[in-house]
Amino acid sequence: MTQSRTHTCGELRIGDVGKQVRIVGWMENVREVGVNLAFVVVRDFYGTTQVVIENAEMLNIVKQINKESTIGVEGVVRERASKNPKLPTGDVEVLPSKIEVLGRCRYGELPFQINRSREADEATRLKYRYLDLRNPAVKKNIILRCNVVAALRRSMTEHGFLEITTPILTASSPEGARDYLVPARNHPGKFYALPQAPQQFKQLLMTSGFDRYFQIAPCFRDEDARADRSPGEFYQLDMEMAFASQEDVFAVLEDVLPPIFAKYGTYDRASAAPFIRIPYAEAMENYGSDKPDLRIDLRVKDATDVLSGCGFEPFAGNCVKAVVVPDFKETRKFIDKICADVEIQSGNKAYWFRLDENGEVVGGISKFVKDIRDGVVSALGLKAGDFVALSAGKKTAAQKTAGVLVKTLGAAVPGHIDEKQYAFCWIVDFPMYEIGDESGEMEFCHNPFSMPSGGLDVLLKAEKGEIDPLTITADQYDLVCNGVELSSGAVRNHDPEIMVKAFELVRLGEDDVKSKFPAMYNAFCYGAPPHAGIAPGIDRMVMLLAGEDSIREIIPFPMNKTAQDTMMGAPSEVTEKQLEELHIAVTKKEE
RNA sequence: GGCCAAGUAGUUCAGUUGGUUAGAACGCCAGCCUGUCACGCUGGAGGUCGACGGUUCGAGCCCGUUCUUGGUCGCCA
Repeated sequence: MTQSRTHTCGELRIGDVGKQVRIVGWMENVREVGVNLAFVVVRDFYGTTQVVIENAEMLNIVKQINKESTIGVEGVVRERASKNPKLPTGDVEVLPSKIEVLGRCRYGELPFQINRSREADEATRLKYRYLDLRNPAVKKNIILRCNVVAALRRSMTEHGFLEITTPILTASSPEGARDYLVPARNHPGKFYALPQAPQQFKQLLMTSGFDRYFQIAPCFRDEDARADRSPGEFYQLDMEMAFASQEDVFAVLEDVLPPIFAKYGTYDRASAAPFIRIPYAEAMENYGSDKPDLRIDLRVKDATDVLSGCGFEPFAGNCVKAVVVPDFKETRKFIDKICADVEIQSGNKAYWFRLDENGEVVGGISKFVKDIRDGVVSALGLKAGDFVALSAGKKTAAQKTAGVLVKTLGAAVPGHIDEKQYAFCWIVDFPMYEIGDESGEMEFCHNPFSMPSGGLDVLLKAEKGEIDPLTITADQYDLVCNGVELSSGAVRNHDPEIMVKAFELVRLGEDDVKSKFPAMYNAFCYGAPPHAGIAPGIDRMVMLLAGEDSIREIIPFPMNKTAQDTMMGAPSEVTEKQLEELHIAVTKKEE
């Protein structure tokens, strides 16, 4: 018995008529249309081919096995009596002389119908992911992912980058997300950590003289999931360049990404270089977000001066932001739905009023706006028929809620989004420091690896009180596409002196730098090149390209929201012997 | 950890004001059908209405608790 084939299920054409062939695959469907006349659909990775059955012997073989069994079919290719123009193989069929059962499907009823698996409950799909993936509509996202990764590798290599793998078992890093820890058998009480990113290794490679590094890098973070954030693990196109500036990094990605997006994306339009640069503060002020969707034409306006004192309780003493939608024709029900959605997404309430066709203030909080109508109209530049959505709170909260309003209204109100494109932008000039919510003290805003803009001088001025440290920006940047944060990067702080100074401003010092990042600090003391890098998220990129809303659709074997793999049963209990070897005490739960 | 939503046949869903034996489509099984391709036609099997408790003469439906799943806020240097 041979398991191989002469042709795949996707390749037979009219020109193959008369050939003796063998095809193999899954028995997708059997259509019995008469006495001893049936059509069997055989599916493999490449497509489907019809097998026609015209005698009782062959029909018996087929009827004795369930759909989704694997079979091998030997026979002759024949032109179909009735062709199907919808199928690439629709002109031909195979008339079998032999049908072999290769792998029997033991179940007549499957957890879901393969070709409709996307409609099934997600928990069921994940438990039977190997069946879910048989669905060509599910499989195609994984194929897309492979193609995109291959294209990225090719392009990065062509740009002179070397792919270097870095350790998976490494040291726990004190900053950032929760680590996944791995107990060290030979070192009781000590742990490896899975890397949250190869950040320190790639910077060490720079100090070793590798000029351009990249890696399709697995990253592990023990944080809660979101629709666009897989729990546990994800992949980044991690890259770093020596003797490079922010613009050098931008130039590489502006060259690498648009062709790949145009080729593999759902839309064939992608921003051309250079991408628009938007300072962080400006993005928050005008888009209410540090990841604006530039396809939407709505903007945030400040309404604090005209509305905070209007007598509406939630506005009193607060920052008020407005999003104006001109020529608004939607219903009250529509508005209520928008406000409810925004509240769910942002955690803050949204308010509204509108100008009717005569320019009168009506609806929502109009009671409080009526008396100051003219001031509001001129401050926001309103016209009759305009709809005004509002948010209020502390500055950041009001901005963020307004940002959700922009996104929600842009998506829901016709004519405000030019959807079929990939609109990239760089968000630049992120603040270096912020006042921490919990501590109330100054902390690093993002990460301590970034170079403060202006270097040591700026830090010294802040230390002397000549400038407010909160106004210091970092040479740090995000790459954003269609409202999705694809990537964070920075020009790194490669100078031990500036590093120590940056730490001193948040009440830390040289000892802290040394103890937190010993390898990097030491390495930088031996002469480090100025360097910069970035790490676009592979999963999110593929998600954008596939036009999917859930990140799980583009991961071969995703975990569920609570970071469980129900198919493999992970996480799982282990034996007491294993735990003893790892020096982990077993505590029985008391009932 | 907080908030919101969902949980009814193998799957996707409907189920009216609380009232007889909980329905449909797809799938599954059987029969019929000689060119189907989402084949068609006839019939059939299939239900602890997530779980527990309560209200009631009576609960899929009302109330409480809880579990699971998804979304979201926190979190994600």
